[in-house]
Parts: sequence; structure tokens; C-alpha cells
Amino acid sequence: MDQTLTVSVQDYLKHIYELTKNGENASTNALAERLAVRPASVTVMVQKLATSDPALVEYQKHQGVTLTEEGRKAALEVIRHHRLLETWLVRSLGYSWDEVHEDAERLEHAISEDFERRIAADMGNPSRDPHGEFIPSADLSMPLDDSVSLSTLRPNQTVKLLSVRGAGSKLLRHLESLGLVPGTQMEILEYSPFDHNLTIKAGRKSAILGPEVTSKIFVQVL
Amino acid sequence: MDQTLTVSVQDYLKHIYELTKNGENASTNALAERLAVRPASVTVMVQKLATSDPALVEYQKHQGVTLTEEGRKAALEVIRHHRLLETWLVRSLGYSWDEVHEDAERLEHAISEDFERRIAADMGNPSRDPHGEFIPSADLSMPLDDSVSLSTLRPNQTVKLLSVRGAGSKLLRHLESLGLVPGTQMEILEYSPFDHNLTIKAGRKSAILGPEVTSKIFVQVL
DNA sequence: AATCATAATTAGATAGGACTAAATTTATCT
DNA sequence: AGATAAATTTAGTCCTATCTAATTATGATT
Repeated sequence: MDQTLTVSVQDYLKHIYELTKNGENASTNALAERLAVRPASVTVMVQKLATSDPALVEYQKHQGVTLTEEGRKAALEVIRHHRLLETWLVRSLGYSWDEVHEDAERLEHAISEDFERRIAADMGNPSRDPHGEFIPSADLSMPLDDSVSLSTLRPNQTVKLLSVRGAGSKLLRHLESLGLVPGTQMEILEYSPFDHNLTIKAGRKSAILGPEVTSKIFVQVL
Repeated sequence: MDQTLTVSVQDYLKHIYELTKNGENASTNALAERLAVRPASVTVMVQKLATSDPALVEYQKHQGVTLTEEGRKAALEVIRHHRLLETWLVRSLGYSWDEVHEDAERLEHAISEDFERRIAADMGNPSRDPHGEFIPSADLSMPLDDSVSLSTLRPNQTVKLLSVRGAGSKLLRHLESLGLVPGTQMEILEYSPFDHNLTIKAGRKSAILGPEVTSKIFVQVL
């Protein structure tokens, strides 16, 4: 709740949140890569976050970090800002889903709680962002996510695309051109065990997607 | 044009611009006060700005600073951001003119050129912000300002309010309650040479305004 | 258990931007 | 002109967040 968190700290917390969603600890190296920073810098920062008052992370040497409750709240606040902003850039300023990330990345640290409330209210408190990810609610609770990665599924299933996670602009544009956006229903037609390609059909378009792609698409099995 | 200018540098340039509009040099103390920073810090920063490549200010010890052409461009870019944001917070998010300053102050450093273009286009490239100040154009030219301070005028003149400059939230709300917003026409009825109060009438409301107030109101004589 | 690669940590340096305290200029006033 | 006040600058310190280089753990392998 401390609005005195620096931009760097906010970024660390956000990425620790993402890396620990699955229940694992966030490793120094993984964090360093996401933050585009050297591992040594991560170690130092993480030590600070662990010994600050209140502590924002729990840290055991060589064991990586997890968020404390305080840290989790702060992380969700940043993520809420980010996803509300992405949604709002698309809805109000005509950005496409592949254009929003960088701008949201900088704005998330600059908006006030008032601004947050206003855009959220203006959009009717949306629950998902343009990529289909859940937006933490105003009280910082996060719905549980029961989507599964398309890469884990096999033929003869009908699924609904819920979200696309970790895709760059180019891939996002490509997916959009195939009609693969959140909400789209699709069928899995074929699976190739050699290269893990999946053939899918959405509407009248079909496509063969490699594991680099299917691992980033999250769906609900119908 | 260097998008590598830090937030601090952008703030320095913005305030130097404001302080040197009239042709004078910006003094160390005046800058320190505006930036809420100690004079010693200003001296050091100003030395850096003067010796950077390209130089952003011209600086002579004990003589204050002025902007170089590079510095002026950078300052106008920041001011354009600020004023576009204020305008857009009012028009699109329902802020009132007394609520926009702080949010715009932080956002001005966080928006992309793309974002700038989009909100500007969305609003039809406005030329004035909610306080009536000119918004520098996309090519960073600034219209010349021929408004005069209300405090310099005397009775029996009809004027149009163009802008309110340097007023805090409380004063802005007060002025709005008197109908004294940009565009309003008013008559000067009386002048008190002792306390420099002016009695003015706008529509059916009239008010007696002290020099603290009239000095912040800029008008065009009709 | 000894070895080796990988991951992580420590130590020390750097850069930006602020501060305080002390020294110096400039301006002002008899 | 001399004295003092005000403004400015210098010198040195601190804090945040990064880096490189060197060191130490951990874990996998033989």
C-alpha cells in the first residue's frame, strides 16, 4: 500500500508475482532475465526487499524468493494498473492488442489511484485485459485461473480461447490475422508427435501451430 | 528530441522555460523554489545541463541560465505533454480543472510520442489547455501570447478571460464558482489604490479580487 | 566422495540526483 | 569604501540501482 515504492521495486514485485504464480520460488536468474538486469543486481535488490519494513519478499539464500502478503498486494496493484491501462488504450485510444504493452509498462507506474478508478469506472470495471488476462479487482483479489495451455491438448477437442500470454507484437498480429483472439472457439484437428504441431480450426480458417505458439495460448475445454 | 532525458532533467527544462519566457535568465534560487530542491542541487544540475552534448542550457556563474535551442525544444515537448494531458483528463475522464495538475505532472514523463499523437488527434489538436494556456503544436512552436495580467488594468474596460496561471486547486475552484473561467467576458468596475483590489463583473456575478488573484488572471482587452 | 558446470552471492565501482555545511560572489546600504 | 545580507557555488556525503569481477554454493555425474 506504500505508494513510496520505486519504479524498480514495482517492477521486481510484478515479475516475482508472475514467476511465483505456479507456487514455485522465483530464481535469481529467471528474475534477472525478465528484468533485463544482471543476476548480481537481483540478489542485492532481493535482499533489500526481504529486509525492508514491511518485508515485501521472503528470501533464502540460493532458494529464490516468494512474495509476502504485502508484496503480493503491491504486485497486484501494479498488475491492475498495467492491465487496466492496456484495456483502456485499446478501448479508448484505438490501440491494437499488439501495441499496448510498452506504453502500459511505463504508465503503470505513473497513474494515480484516482486515475485508476476513473478509467476502471469508465470501462465498467472490466475483468479481462485485451490479451484475455484477468485484471485484479479494486480490492486486489485475483480470480483463479483454470485455463490450460493449448499445447497440452490433443485432437478432437473443442476449446474456447481465453488468453494469450507472453507473446510479442509480431505473434499477436499473426494470431489476430488467424482470428485467434480471446473468445474465439476452435477445434483441435491433428497433432504431430514429432514436432508437437497442432492443427486447429477456428471459424473457416485453419492453421498449424508449433509448440512455441500453442504454449502461449490458454483455453477452456468445452 | 533525445528521449533519453531523465525525469529530473525534463522538470528542470520545463521550469527554466517558464522562468525565461519573459526574456530574463532563470536564477538558481527561483529554479530551486519551483523544483522544491535546494539551490546547491540546482547549481550542480545546471552545470551538467550546460556541459552536456548537446548543451541544453547556457549558464554563466552567478548569472542564471537560459535554454539553448535544444533545451527549448525539449522543454516544449514536456509542456506539450503536460497540457495535452490536462486537456484530455478534463475532456475524456471528467476531471475538473483544479484536479488535473498532479496527475499530468507525473504522466507527462511517461507517455510515448504515439500516445501523444493519439490523444491530440482524438481531441482535434486543441490549442489551449483547461486553464487557457497555449499548447505547443506538434512541431513545437508556441503561439505568441499577447494576454495581459488583470492586475495591470483599471476600471471601465471590458476584457475576456484567456487564462489562469499558477493558481492552486482552491483558487481554481473559487474562480469557477464565480464563473471566472477561460472565455468569460467581464467588466472592470472599480479599483482600490490602497490594496490594489479590483471589482469585476462577469455575467450577473461580481466580485472583488485582490492582487494575489488578479495577477494570476490573464485577459485580452476588448 | 571428488569433480565440474551452473547458479547465486559478495565486494567494490559507477552514475544520477539529492543533501548539508562551508566558502565565495554579488548586491545593498550606510 | 566598508560592512553586511543575500545569492550562489563548492566540497563532500548519501541513497538508489545498476554494473563487473571474483568467490562460493548447489546439484548432477562419474
